Amino acid sequence: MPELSTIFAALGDPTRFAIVERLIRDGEQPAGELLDAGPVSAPAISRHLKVLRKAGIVTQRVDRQRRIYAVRPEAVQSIGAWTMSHREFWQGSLDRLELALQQESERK
Amino acid sequence: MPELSTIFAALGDPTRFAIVERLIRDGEQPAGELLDAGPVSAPAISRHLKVLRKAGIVTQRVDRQRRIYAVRPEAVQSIGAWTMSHREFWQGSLDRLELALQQESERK
DNA sequence: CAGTTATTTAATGTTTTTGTTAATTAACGA
DNA sequence: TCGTTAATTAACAAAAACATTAAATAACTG
Repeated sequence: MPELSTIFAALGDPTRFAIVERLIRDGEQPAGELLDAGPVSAPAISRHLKVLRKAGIVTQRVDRQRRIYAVRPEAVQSIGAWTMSHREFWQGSLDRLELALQQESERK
Repeated sequence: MPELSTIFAALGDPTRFAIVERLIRDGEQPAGELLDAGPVSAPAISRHLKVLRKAGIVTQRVDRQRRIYAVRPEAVQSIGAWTMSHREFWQGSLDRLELALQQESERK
């Protein structure tokens, strides 16, 4: 599995992020169906898919003339694992913020 | 709060990712202390911090001559929220994988 | 086989990103 | 005030990212 920063870099492009969201929401799809994921040409989509594949975010499956792409659950899970590994950091801070806001409202 | 793909793009650079991990692990730090987060010069670090600030990932606080940086918990949390919003997708798939592996081992 | 469909690769140009050194800004301390 | 410390901005160069059109590849279909 590639480095996390490689995964983040791949998702950092708006078109690629849109592709990934569509594949998660609607399930696997051929490259051609992903053309409306951004205002770009077919070759552009093709290369975005290549970046996503290199980052380990999507898989490619061949079906007749079509290449069908799907998101690898492990990729999304690895992002989740990272945020969870820092859970105490952000959760703790947000809890304190929530508490502060609550106390403030009680003073009114 | 900036777009998620902006946050991902910011974390997509290895040096910036290292900076963020250090700030989460060790807490807020002045720019100068972050020099060993990557094999780069002080101006380079300064500009990486600017990118992180624009993406809403870090805050800057002034203390005497120093600029002290810290990670915004909300930024990490927003990534966590995204992965959680797709939890059924990756968790379901991984559960099925786990089950399949388990059944396979039982057949042996 | 010829034509169509689906997708990728090639060639090319533009824009963005990233890094460096040098200069600037600003605050501290003897 | 002068020199030091801390960090940023300026100027510039190199590399990477991203887009397009044209060409290539490959499999289906009449």
